[in-house]
Amino acid sequence: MYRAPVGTHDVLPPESAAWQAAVARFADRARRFGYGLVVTPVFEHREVFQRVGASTDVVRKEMYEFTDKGGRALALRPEGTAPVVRAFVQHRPAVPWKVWYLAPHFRYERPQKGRYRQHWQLGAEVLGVDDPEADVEVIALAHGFYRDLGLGRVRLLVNSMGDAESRPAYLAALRAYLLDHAPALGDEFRERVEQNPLRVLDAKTPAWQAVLDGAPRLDQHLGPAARDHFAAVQAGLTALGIGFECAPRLVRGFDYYTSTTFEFVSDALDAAQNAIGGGGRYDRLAEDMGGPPTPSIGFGIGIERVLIALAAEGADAGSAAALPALDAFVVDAAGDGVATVVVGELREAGLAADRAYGGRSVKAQWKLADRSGARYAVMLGARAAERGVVGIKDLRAPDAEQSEVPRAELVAWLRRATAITPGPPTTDRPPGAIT
RNA sequence: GUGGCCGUAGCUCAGUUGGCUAGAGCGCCGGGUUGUGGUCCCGGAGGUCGGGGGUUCGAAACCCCUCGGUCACCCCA
Repeated sequence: MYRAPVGTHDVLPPESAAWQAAVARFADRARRFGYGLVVTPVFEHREVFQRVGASTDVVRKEMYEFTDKGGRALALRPEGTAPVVRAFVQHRPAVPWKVWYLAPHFRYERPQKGRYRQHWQLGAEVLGVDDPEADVEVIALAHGFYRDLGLGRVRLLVNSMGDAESRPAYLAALRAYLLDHAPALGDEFRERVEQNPLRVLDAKTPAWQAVLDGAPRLDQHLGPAARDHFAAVQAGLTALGIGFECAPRLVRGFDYYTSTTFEFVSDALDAAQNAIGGGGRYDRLAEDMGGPPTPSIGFGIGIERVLIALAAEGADAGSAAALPALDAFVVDAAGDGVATVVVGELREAGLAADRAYGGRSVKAQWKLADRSGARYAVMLGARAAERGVVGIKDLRAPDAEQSEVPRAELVAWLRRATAITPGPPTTDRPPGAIT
């Protein structure tokens, strides 16, 4: 028997309803924020991703690389920003370019809870804007998405990586400090410091942490421009009522980040994989790829982790979705082909309708109707047909009597009946939602 | 790449020092109701015991190898 490859997984109904709901809510929110959908290839030339940084684990050891029959060196998308920037540089749309995406991401690593070789990310990017308002906007977009889903135990961490003027001085100070302590902390520590001292900042090793407590702080080495930008971002978030914590050691995984970085963490998840979304500014990436200077910011959200966080909070991921079930299940006791026509009519009228196949017994069809979750069963029988009526029963009412409706009025009747049914909850602000 | 734990029916699991035809619950299919679900009753289908090799009169069980799952480390979504 074949199984999905290591680290990949299938998403099936009914669990896929939560997946679908998350995507739908993000898409709607992105639309309201003025973002258009961008769809880029699943694979790119390897160099596109190598631009995100030679010292990042994603590039060093997690790329799904392959060579095609033409000898081209390609790689499956390990992160979402590089392809979007590549598309921007290639097509040169007018700025600000505001786009969102839904895309599978690939990283060759050992799977565990909340970490997969293929996972899905929702993301948004704003290219060509250096105004801190853009930072605030994309953060608000992500923040609102979590709130839409009813996630409560989410914290927003923000930091500034500094800019071209302030970063080198800080890096020098940090490196000098860390190398002073390197002899006591071993080769791995030293290696990382030499490759990219920033990558040491978020290390979890207690011994390293102790040293880091005395390390020069990023937020105290910001130049005037970077400091003003970061202050404006914080002011904007506050104005929108979005709570956040400054996290001076938040550095994130990619080398391209500059200035603002942020991460959403779920306290309902184990600390190892508690990041349910994150991003930041990448003001020089477009230029690195051969485009014009294009200050930009964006983020990615891992759908699987969001769903795990929802489950961990005990929130009903399905209710966040509340995808409408079937309006009607048609039971065919006549076997004269009318069922095909009736189901067709209902569907064309905008109702959700289904039926059984394979000439099953009436009893079996009723069981299927019940299990389908449909609101109503529509009974087609030969005797009733002679009088021009169909039977209707409310499957959600335990003691419901079956009533009769003229065949000609079936669509109108169901439309009316389902219209008064409470629809999906309009969760403007569910209980426990993050603020 | 390293380490822990785990592989028996579609799912969750039981299976005693190695010993009858490998079981249960749920799910699925059919019947009880010759045209009526959800409750109840009856019946049925479904298993190369992850795979290969070995030990033994005899292996789901013991040994070796292998594949897979899962969790953790590094790091990330």
